[in-house]
Amino acid sequence: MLTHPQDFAALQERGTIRSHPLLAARVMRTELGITRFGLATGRALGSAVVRNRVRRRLREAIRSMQPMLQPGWDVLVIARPAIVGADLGAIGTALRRLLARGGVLAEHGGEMGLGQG
RNA sequence: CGAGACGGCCGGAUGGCCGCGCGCAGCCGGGGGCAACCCCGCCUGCGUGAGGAAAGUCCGAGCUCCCCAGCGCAGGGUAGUGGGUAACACCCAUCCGCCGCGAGGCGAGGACCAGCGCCACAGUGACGAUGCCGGUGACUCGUUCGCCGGAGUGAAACGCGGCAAGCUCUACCCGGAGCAAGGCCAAAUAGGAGGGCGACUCCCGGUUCGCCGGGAAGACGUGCGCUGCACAGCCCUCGGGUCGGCCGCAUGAGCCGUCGGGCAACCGACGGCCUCAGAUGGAUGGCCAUCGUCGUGCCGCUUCGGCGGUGCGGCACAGAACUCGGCUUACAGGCCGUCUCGCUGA
RNA sequence: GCGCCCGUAGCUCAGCGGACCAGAGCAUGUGGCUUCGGACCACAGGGUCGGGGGUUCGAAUCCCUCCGGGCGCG
Repeated sequence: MLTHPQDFAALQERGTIRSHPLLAARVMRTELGITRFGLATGRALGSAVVRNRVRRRLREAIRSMQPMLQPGWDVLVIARPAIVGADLGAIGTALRRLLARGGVLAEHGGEMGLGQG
């Protein structure tokens, strides 16, 4: 998990934006050997209960696709209001599509990830 | 049986697999130390992990820092009376007023002969008004004055009324900020304070061993100026402080029981308990099974009140962030107790 | 964690205890004018004054409490 505000600021400035009706993501290549995630659940989503539920489902989705991740990425996952009613399956599908397009997932994105390093 | 009032309580249960925060224990790895040992990481096991409102942040406190000579003014708040409490705008009792057939409910309920202000419409007349009607008396006989009575209007009247959740007065209370408080450890860069150097070398003589006197060579980073000071520069030390980390940070006006005091709120004594989490981009989640419960479809039975089986869908309001005491608001469904009214039966 | 402001017609806003007080402009509708349209003129519809409770004879206005929206500070 991303913790420092500087990491979030760096993603805001230099991250590549991928979007989906349920989610948006900012993706950035790093020199670290691990892939880290940050979650953004704004107040527009709803009450604290709703925001916590969304965040837990996102964490569960990330956990389930842990083995397929490429190392060396920072990802900021931004929840959009339409995600509130979505179950874990729909969130997982959306997240997988975004990460594949960003090159973070091993299945699709291996070839374009190394070019810019 | 129906309708209702008040008080209290619960707010899904059990199990399986995967996962998360914290605590303890163990193993492994790394680092520090002479050592005892300490620190960090990983894994395993055990334990533990949201609420009655954790919410809104409307009051009151604890705690911490700042200011702290004392008092007053200003500003804010509270308001029958008595009690409870650490304190309160909370709670209890009671008086009064209003609402309800009742059980009960609601009430910021001090003072307008200290002052100022405001009283629409209606009404002859509305704030200290000559102006209405009737009766009666007086005389300088009038649109006069005095006395008695009066329906209607209106929240209020022929009366020096009403309103202070109008200004105000009275009594009492209130210093400011808030755990991002505050404390400790402590990079890089910049800046601050103090100290040292701020010329060096050589020769001779003296010495109380700190230096002093004379000479030579050479020439000051800058200014004055002449051999000292200031500044620049370099070095050392110190403290403040940012990133980051640690503490604060969970045993507390605590919970449960018995007895006693009190109408009660509550208080006291004794005994027992740690069951009440502790994150810091913020842990309690994902999938599933059975049961419970609510709604509904179908089938069967029925004494037409329902019962059994099966399928589907749902199970609220809501998420700790320094900690307590209250208030307010949200909430599927359910349980217990006391009481009131109505109908019926004995 | 603190502090402040706003909510009135579809929209932008007046109204600061009294029913000639619920209004103005824009917008909407109808009619007129015009060959038609625009502009203009006339008329009309439209509001639980964000919700609830209280004070008062009387509340959009005063007080309390919720709801929604916005802003600022650390």
